[in-house]
Amino acid sequence: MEQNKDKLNSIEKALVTLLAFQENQQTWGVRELGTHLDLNPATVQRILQTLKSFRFIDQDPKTRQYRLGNIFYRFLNTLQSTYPVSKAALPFMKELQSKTQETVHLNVIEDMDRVCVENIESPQNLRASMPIGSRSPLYAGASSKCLLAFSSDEFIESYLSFKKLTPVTENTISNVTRLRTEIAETRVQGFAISMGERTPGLGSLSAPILDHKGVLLASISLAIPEIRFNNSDHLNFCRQELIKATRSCSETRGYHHT
Amino acid sequence: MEQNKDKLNSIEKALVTLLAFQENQQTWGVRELGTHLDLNPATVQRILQTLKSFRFIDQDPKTRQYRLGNIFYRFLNTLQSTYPVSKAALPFMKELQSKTQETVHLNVIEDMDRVCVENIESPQNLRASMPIGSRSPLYAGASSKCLLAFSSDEFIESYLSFKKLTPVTENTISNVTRLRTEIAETRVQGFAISMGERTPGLGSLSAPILDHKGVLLASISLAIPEIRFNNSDHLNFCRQELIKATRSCSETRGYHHT
DNA sequence: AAACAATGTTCCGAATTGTGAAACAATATT
DNA sequence: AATATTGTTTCACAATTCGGAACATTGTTT
Repeated sequence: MEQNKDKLNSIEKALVTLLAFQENQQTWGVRELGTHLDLNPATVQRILQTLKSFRFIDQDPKTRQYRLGNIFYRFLNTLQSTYPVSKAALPFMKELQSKTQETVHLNVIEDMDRVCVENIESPQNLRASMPIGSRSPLYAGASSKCLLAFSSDEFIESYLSFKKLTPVTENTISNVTRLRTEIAETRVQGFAISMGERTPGLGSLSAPILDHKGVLLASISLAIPEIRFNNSDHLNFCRQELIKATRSCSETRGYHHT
Repeated sequence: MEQNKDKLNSIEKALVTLLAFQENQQTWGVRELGTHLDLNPATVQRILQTLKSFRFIDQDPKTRQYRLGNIFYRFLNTLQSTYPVSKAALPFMKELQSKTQETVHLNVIEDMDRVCVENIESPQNLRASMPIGSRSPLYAGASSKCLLAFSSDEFIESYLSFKKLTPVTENTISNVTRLRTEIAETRVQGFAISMGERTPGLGSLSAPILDHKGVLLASISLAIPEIRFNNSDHLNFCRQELIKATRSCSETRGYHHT
C-alpha cells in the first residue's frame, strides 16, 4: 500500500476494505481480509469495528464473519435524487415500456463497466430481467456498446488499449478490431443492437442520452426475448420508439439535433 | 467529535462525511460541510479528495460542489447477493404478483426506518410504485407496522419510547397508544393493513418472513390502489395469497407454524 | 473429553500520519 | 475592477495509528 501525500492513508484503507465486499466474495474473516489487502489483522480489525459501528459493515453472529451492512440502501436513494438524468429519463422510459411492452432499463458507465441504474419490466409473461445495480463489461451487449460508442475518444482509446476482452457468451465480441467497427457503426446509426452477447436468448437495443454539449449522460435500452427480437415488425417499432424517447429526453438536457 | 479508543477517528470522519449526502441535501461545498460537521475546511478537503479518488464522491466541475459517486450502485449488487432473504423471497414474490396482479415489495428495518430492498411492479395500468431504497418511518404504512409488530419487544419499547410520531399523511397514526393497539392486532392477525397512511390513494397489506427462531427477517407487502383496495373480494384474495407466500417463504428459513 | 488449530479481539510502546492556521488560486458577486 | 467567497495547498506540531504479542473464543481432530 503506497504512500501518497494527497490521500489519507487510514481512510484509503477503509475504502479498500469496503470494496473487498463484492458479489464474488460477500463475506470475509479478519485474517483472510488482512492477507487479501496485505494489512496486519489488528489494523483490519480496527477498520472493521469502525465500519461496523456506523453499520457500513455487519457481523454475522453465527460465523463471526463480516459482510456489507444494509445502510447502503440509503445511498441508492440519495443517488437517484442526485443525478438528474435518472429523474429526467423515467417518464420517457415509462412511455417506451407502455408502447413496446418490453423491459426498459437505464445504464451508465461506472469504473469501466456498464451498470443499471433504473428499470421498468415488461408486463408480458416472457420478459427480460435487468436488476438495478447489475453490471457488465463495456463490450458485451447493446447498452454497453452504446455507452462506449458515445463516450469521448480519449475514454474509448484508453479503454481499448488496456482492456482484455473476455467473452461473456459465445456471441460476445472478443476482437478489438471488430469492436472498433461496431463502435463506428453505432455512432453513425445512433443506436446499438445485440443478440445473445450478454445473455443467451436475449436481444437488446440501446440509444444514448446526450447533454447540451453532446456529452453522454446515459443510455436507455430495451431488453427483448429472442422470439420477439426475431419479429422484424416488432423490432423496427421498438427501434423507432427508442430513438424517439432518447431524442426527446436528450432535448430536455439541452441537446440539439442537427 | 468525541474520542473513542475503539474507533479510528479519521475513518469515522470519512463515514460521517458520506452520511451527510442525503436526499434532502445531495451536494455540499467544502466549507459548508466543514461547518455542518464541525471540522476544519482543510480536513474536509482532504477527506473529500480521498473519497473522490475512490469515486465514493464526485465533484461537479461547474459548481465545484461535491456529490455522491456512482460507485454506490456496486454495493447494491453485493447487498442483494449477501442477504439470503432477498434471494429466498424473490420466487414467492413473483408468484404473488402473478396471482394478484399487484405491486409486490420486500422491506427490512434499517436505522429505525423501513427500507425497500426488492420490488416487482404490477402489470396493470393503474399501479403502485415502490422504488428500491425508498424509506419511511416505522409507523406509516402496512409494511412499517408489520416490521415493527414482529420485531423484538426490546426494539419496540426502545422505538416507542424515543420516537416522535410526525404524521406523513392525514391518515397516519400519530398517537402512541393507538400504535400499540395496532401492533397487538397485527401480531394476532399475522398481517398488517393500511389505507392512505403513507401515500394518499394507496393501500397496502404486509406480512412477515420469520426464521427458525421466529425472528423477523423482512416483510412482503402488496401495494394496492384505493379503487381495487375497496373491492373486498380482491382484497381478501390478496390477503390469502400474501399469507400463503410469506408462510411458504418462512418455512424455507426454518420457521415452523404451530 | 482433551488437545490442537484457527480465528476474532485487545493491549501498549514505537512509528507514522493527520491536523489546523495561514497563504494561495479560482470563481462568483457587486 | 474590486471585493467576497470558495476550493486548494503547505508545513510544523500534535495526535493518532500501527503491528507484534498475548488473550479469548470457536472449530476441528484425535
